[in-house]
Amino acid sequence: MTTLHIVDDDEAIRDALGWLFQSRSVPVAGWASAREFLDAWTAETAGCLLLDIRMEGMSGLELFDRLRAQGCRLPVIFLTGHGDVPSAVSALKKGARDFVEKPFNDNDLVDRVIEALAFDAEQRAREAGQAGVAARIASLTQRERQVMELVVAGRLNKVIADELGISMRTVEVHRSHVFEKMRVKTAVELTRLLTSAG
Amino acid sequence: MTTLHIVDDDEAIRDALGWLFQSRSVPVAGWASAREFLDAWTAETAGCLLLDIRMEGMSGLELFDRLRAQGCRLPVIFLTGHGDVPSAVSALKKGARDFVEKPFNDNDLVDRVIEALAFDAEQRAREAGQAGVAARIASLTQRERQVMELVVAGRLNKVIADELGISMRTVEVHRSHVFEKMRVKTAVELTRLLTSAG
DNA sequence: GGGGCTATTGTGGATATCCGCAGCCCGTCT
DNA sequence: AGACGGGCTGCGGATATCCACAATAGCCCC
Repeated sequence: MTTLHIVDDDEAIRDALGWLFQSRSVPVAGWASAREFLDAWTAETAGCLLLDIRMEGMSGLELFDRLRAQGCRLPVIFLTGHGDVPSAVSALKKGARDFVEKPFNDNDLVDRVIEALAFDAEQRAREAGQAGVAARIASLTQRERQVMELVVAGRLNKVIADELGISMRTVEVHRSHVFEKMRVKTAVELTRLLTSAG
Repeated sequence: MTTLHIVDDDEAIRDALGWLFQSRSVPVAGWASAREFLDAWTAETAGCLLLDIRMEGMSGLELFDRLRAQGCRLPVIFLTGHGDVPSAVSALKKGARDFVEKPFNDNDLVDRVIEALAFDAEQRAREAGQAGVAARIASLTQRERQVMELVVAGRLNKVIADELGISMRTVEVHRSHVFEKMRVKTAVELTRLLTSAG
């Protein structure tokens, strides 16, 4: 679910933030340590992260680094009591979404969280489309993938046959299988599908 | 030229930074006020910007906003004596490249500037390619543009003829003109050209 | 009025693409 | 052994695309 995940080792703060966001209809989950969230997180975890920087054990910054290293793309908002400019700058340059100092303004923080949630939702919608394409690509045989690459590179069947050392007819067969599996009807559609998804 | 543009109303600082960067073989230009740079800047200005935040008259932040509003994409590094976290965060979120507090470490600053210069060079190379494509598109007639869009959308000539209410032969002629002017040989190449440039 | 650009259409032929029908080889799983 | 999937190939026909040659028409500019 699309949830605000609050990671802070201070229970009082988690509760206060929990109340704040629940009163604004933002679903909240609380985590008492970086480790806890790091272990619980999966690729399906949606929403955004509100991360205290200073915590017992693993710091918020370290959690952030580890999450990114594991491929987590969740938008992260740092929360800090005594933020220094260099760490804020470096966090943002590393891809954090925001950096907020305590004491914060309730409305301001809520706005930033809602922005981040919307961003995550959009990002997920984009990636969902790409994942569908990736699945179709995965269903291709190796030969079909080879042919597809050459088709998308703009080669004619004749040339493809030559490059792969097979007959034109075989290329046509693979090509048609590719179109079918990728659910397109022309090479142009295929190209759009692949270049938009990366 | 790819130059570091230093905007600071303190001549002593401009000089000091000038020496620092010239000693590292980084071409430097100094500007005594935001207004001066704002007036002198053109789309051809390459390199990066080192911007003091607190200045007489227009502040660095305001200059930044105005430049972006005018379409300037130069990477900007802010330099500030007493940076507060919120302004650093907001500058970065608005697209500034970096935010450095004085006193700064010489080597560190030089590194950041060199990074920014490299970024600008890459960005310019990308845009140069896109500009070439844009110029070719501009050389098309309206009809040719219409046909091109439908071709890139994956439509067959027959369908295009139908949608435009003209004969297939005419579509073929336009299509061939498009290929010629866009310097491609197949619809797939055209599609790649247009989807990569946006 | 003539020249140039754009848009339009036709004829006809060379290529390319799209497909169904058929058959062969090979490795895997049952 | 037999079934199945993947890869390879040939034949032939329906479509589509690519092009040279040829022509008509409106518009703008010199």
